[in-house]
Amino acid sequence: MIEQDQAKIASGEPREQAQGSRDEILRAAIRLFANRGFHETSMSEVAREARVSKALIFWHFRTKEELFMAVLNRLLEPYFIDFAEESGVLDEREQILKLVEMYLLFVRDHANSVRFFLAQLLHDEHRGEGLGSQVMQLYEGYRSLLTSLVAQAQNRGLCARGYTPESAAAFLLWALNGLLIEFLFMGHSALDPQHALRMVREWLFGEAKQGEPDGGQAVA
Amino acid sequence: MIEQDQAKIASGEPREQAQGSRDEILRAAIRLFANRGFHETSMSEVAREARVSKALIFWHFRTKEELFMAVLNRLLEPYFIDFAEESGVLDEREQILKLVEMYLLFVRDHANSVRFFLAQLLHDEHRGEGLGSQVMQLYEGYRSLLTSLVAQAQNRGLCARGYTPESAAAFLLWALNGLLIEFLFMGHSALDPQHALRMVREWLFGEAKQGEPDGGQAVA
DNA sequence: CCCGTTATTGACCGCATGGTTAGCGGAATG
DNA sequence: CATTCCGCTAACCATGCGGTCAATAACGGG
Repeated sequence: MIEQDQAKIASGEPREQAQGSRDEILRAAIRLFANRGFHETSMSEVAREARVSKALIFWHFRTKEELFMAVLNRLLEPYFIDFAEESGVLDEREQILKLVEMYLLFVRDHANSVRFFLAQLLHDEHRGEGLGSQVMQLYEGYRSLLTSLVAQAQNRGLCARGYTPESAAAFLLWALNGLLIEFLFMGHSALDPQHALRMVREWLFGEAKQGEPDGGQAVA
Repeated sequence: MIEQDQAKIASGEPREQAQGSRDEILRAAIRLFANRGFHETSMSEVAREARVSKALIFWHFRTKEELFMAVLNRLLEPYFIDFAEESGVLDEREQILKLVEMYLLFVRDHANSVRFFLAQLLHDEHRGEGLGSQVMQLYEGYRSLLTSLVAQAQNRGLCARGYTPESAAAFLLWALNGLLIEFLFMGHSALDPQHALRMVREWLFGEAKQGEPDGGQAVA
């Protein structure tokens, strides 16, 4: 997004060789930033990890912050999942479950970046700015998608109407995020998506627990 | 917990004056650590914020880590809420709701410390050690309390038996933590405990939404 | 009033950090 | 073959860090 620095503007195309090292640096930086944070990672470390001289980093990126921004942008890429595809053939129930599963699988497979973003969002005054707004946008998109799916499902009688779609989606997101932080902090229960999905099915669609005779939501 | 340093051992009681400055330092450190993190906060900053010389800090606390630990211990104090009192007169249903409400109120009223702990737990290699184990212990205590309460409530027929107590408690905790991070990151919806409590009532105890004729968990 | 202990400070040290600079090898281009 | 500019590096620099130390102010007990 804020890529292409001095190389291009000086009328000369960057050679292939340069892109290689730039990439190496970025990857090293990602690795280090991701599990040590910004301030705890030194440029010398990045240089060592990328097997490159420190000066080269400053040739590619003017400052440490610029490198950091580049890392952020690259890390953010896989977050823009295109959900629309393959969702056409499923009914709302399946779509919701799929959406939930994607969330969980993503968290499980990108634990490091997620941890990184969380840390960043946490104690940075820059919230509402750059990174914060991007993540937030992503998050709100997910929420609204979920909300509308629940609304449709309710209209078709696929799921309980006890909650407004907004409440249901919010509740679902709480559960997902709670699961997320439990996973990040305790590694605990390894974030079994199947178990979580089963609970969602039970809760939202009232499906009885398998092997349990007691019908779902009986109340004394 | 690991208080009383060199002052005492040299046969002389610490004077009142010293406790004053020590406290000032601790408070400044809390403020800075809390919204800047450990590595990003320098001892000079702490000194300036506490209006005290840097050397004095090193007289009270041998190292930066020791100051940090002192901060942690002080921050952790309010976390040890004595829940036992006033829980005797309530039935399990009320106890569960009370527990949930306490969690939410605590998060709302100590947002800064919570944010601090979260950040600390996130990218610190010290997990499993000092801070991490303390917080985790607290967390597990809360979970087991919740679990046993749900079990009792189920035995007395106060709430649905669709889930095992463990699952129900876990799900509840997910929701709470999800609510927590939504609160921390988006400030969003200002963490209204009443709304959350209503959802818990509905979910766990099957209470119908007020003003809505549709009986709770109807499924098509 | 003096003395010992406590409380506090300014000046300082070694070190690692983010960042700079001068220059070098080598691929293009003429 | 000479020039030019890109990709890259070793050595360097200023700054700020965590931490130390010697000196001294303040207090309390004899």
